[in-house]
Amino acid sequence: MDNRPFYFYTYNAICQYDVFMFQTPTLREQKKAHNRELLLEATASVIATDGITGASITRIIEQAGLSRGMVHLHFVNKEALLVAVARHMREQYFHHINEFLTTTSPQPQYQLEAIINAELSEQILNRRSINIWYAFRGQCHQENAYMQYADTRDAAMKDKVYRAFVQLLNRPESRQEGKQDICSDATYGLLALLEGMWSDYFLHSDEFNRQTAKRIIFRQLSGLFPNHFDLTGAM
Amino acid sequence: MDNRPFYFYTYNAICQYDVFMFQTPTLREQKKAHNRELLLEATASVIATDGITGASITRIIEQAGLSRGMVHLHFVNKEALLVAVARHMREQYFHHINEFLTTTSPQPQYQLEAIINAELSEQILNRRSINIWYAFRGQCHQENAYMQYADTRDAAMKDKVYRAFVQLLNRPESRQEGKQDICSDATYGLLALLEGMWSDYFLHSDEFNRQTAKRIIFRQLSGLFPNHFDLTGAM
Amino acid sequence: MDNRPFYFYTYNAICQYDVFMFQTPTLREQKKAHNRELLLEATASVIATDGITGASITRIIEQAGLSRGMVHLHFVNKEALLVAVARHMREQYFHHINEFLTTTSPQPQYQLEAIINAELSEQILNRRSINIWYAFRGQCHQENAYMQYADTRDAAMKDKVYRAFVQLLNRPESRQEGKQDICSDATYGLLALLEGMWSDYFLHSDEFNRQTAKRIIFRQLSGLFPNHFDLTGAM
Amino acid sequence: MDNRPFYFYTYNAICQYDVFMFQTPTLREQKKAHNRELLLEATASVIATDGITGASITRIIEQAGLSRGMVHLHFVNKEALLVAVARHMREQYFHHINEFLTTTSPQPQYQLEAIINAELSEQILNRRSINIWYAFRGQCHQENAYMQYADTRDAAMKDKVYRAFVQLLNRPESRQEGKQDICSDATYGLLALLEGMWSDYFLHSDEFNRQTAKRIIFRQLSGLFPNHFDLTGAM
DNA sequence: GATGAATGAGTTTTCATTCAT
DNA sequence: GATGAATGAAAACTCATTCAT
Repeated sequence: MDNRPFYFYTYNAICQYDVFMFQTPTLREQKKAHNRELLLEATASVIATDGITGASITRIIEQAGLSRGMVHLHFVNKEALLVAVARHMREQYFHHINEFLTTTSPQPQYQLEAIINAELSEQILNRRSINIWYAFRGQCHQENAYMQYADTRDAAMKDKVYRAFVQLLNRPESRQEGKQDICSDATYGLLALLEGMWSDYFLHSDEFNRQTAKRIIFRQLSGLFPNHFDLTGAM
Repeated sequence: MDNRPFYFYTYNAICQYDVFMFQTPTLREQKKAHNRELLLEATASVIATDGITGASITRIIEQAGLSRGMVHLHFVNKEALLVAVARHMREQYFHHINEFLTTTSPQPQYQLEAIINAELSEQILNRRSINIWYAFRGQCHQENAYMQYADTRDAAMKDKVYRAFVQLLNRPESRQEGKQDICSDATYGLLALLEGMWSDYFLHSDEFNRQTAKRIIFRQLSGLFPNHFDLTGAM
Repeated sequence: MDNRPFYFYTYNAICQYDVFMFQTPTLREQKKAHNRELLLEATASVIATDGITGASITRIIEQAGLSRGMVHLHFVNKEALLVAVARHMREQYFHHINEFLTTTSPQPQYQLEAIINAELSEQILNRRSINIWYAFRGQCHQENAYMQYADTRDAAMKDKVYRAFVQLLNRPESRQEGKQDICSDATYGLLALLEGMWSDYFLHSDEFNRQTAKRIIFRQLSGLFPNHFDLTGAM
Repeated sequence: MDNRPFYFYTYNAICQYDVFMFQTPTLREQKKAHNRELLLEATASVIATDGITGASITRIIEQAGLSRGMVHLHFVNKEALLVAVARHMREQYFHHINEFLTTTSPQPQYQLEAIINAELSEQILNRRSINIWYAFRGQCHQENAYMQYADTRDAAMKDKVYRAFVQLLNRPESRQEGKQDICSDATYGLLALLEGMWSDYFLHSDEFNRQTAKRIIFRQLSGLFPNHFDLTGAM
């Protein structure tokens, strides 16, 4: 019934499974990845200028310079594309944060300052990004997929800030004192302040000043931890 | 089978033309105003649950129990309805703020506390309202009409808070010291914190606690103004 | 709070419920029903010439001379329109069958002949109708909505034919003899023959002859019931 | 970690160009023919479950486990593939019919019974096949290519049945008596009955019984040719 | 003032087909 | 010969808006 030689199957088995392990991405695969990237960036740009509502596929492909079917080739549908953009933005955000953290001295007060600097930096706090963040937040309702990407100051960030404050006070790292702990309050306070600065930038970007924003935050920090922060650091 | 009096049919015949001829102008106007109100509230509710994107006219009139043409009768178009809703929300917001302010002792620290209480109160900080605020903010791009209503912590509010801080320090009310003034920083800081609390409520309403939020804010205030605020006030 | 006079509500209650009982359909309602009908007929015609595959909304509205949105106004979506067409066709089919039955002498052999005449009549067996029936049958898979409308020789029809045969043989109407009963076999046989004639018409309408078809059926009937049917009746 | 011999990589490098250089022409051709067959069967299966409408290229290649371009490699386009499937089904049908005929005694009544048995057999009358036949018939409109394959009871079949009836009656084979001939009528009648049985199976496969179907047909045959058929043959 | 049938522009999505690899 | 990324025409559907009643 089947009298094909043995090596026929061997060849097929190899072709289908192992071979690709040893191959670098082909030119074709690179191109595909590039197109996907183009789509993500184009969508982000359209959202930034025209909002989620204005982000029609027509606008997106026009911006990307790609063909109509591309969206459904790389993403199942428009919704999935938008979710991918949200994730993309979040990845970029954390990438920038980490860049600031790793290029800064590891002492807690410097790490905290690095976070503040990062959040107020041109890389993170810019018209395009902030518009996109707020656009996605505006789409968050009833636990949809955006929710998990809309939050930048998430658990990991909170933990990082909290540990820094604990280290700063040279305290044993224990949360036994509960959430009423000054470190916990300082953490939530700082994150709330940063959030407020974003909001201020979003709504009044013409009046907004990064230096002033930093000073306002340092003013609060110096109130709580006068031995570790003072206004001169912010100016 | 049908023993309704003759004039009933007459009445119906009239109905087909214009029954409102027999209504007093007030009645007619009342009904109209009522319908307008229904439309505003229905739109707000739909935005709260389904977002701006989900707020189609079909959904809105379904929620309001009104007819399709109603929207264009009371508002020029859907856009105008949405802007009206934004304004409506803003009015309700300031109404609540003022309620808290006028029912509180006029001393500055109490007025500031009243603002904090108001911003964290069930009346202002609730799922429906916050969803709507963030929905509108998500639609703010390129100077459109929403922008002017999306900001709650606006110039008037800033002024109110600033004056309170000035009064608190018993300083002459002058901004000569410029924006580097501690009162100015405290003002921006407090508003940023309040903004951050809203954001925290929006993104993590299950973990959010009004009492804790207030304590966090008071912790910051007591750091800057130890003679005027302490944590006992927040607990 | 609500001080509108009593008759206000009375008026509303009347308007909303009772009034329409006494009104004949308005011109507007008539027009709407007419448009619905146009849509059904246009769809049927398009299916007849271009098949289900060719029945795009564009083709349908072009045929009906109506606007694009009409389909979704009268039917939720295209699928529902197609199902409505199937039901429509079925209704017309049974209407024609009944016309033949009621205008024919009630004796069983005449009623049976009436059914045969009806099934082979121009009203029922014509290019348009048959194409549509076969088109819908082609769409029947996995228990979808078409299934229930695709069958013309259904339970009611079977019962009608079966009763006629029973009456013909002057037998007590009982199915105790089970399905092996000659009347049951004759019923299924006749319906199968009719079905076969439709199929023959569908596939070879150029060669098909109604007279011949009738004779073929009568040939079979006269074999089973020589006392009640003979070939002269079919010629 | 990687101890595969050197020529393995060489082989891969070759793979990228044209591994088939090393395959014997027969092997290559076998594979091609196999893929073609896979495509035909996959398409048939998809049509059986999802109808012609559901038979998109995406579904077909998914079912066949082949690549997207395959369809246009083996067939000019999708339409041609569908026509090929229709022909394929028809070939299988006649193959089955002939199997029944050649394994049966050549006397006319047995040959006729063989046709009936074949048409009602599991090989020919099964969910998959019948769905496909009806799907193709549903696509027959305005003289398209399906038409010539959609008819199973075609001229050749008619001739075969007619000759059997003629032989049965021991008559000289002449059609001089025209279409009014009993043999002609019996032929059309039998084919119509078979058609009707298919239709019954298609629409009511749960109630359908092959044995009963055969009895119903034999009932009709015994009516026309009492000396050659009786019900005992069908039971 | 109120209604809701009708419109058609614009949206997302599907899909056969092409073609560089 | 085989692959699957890319294309864009055409499909179904949504929706704000209009307007006769």
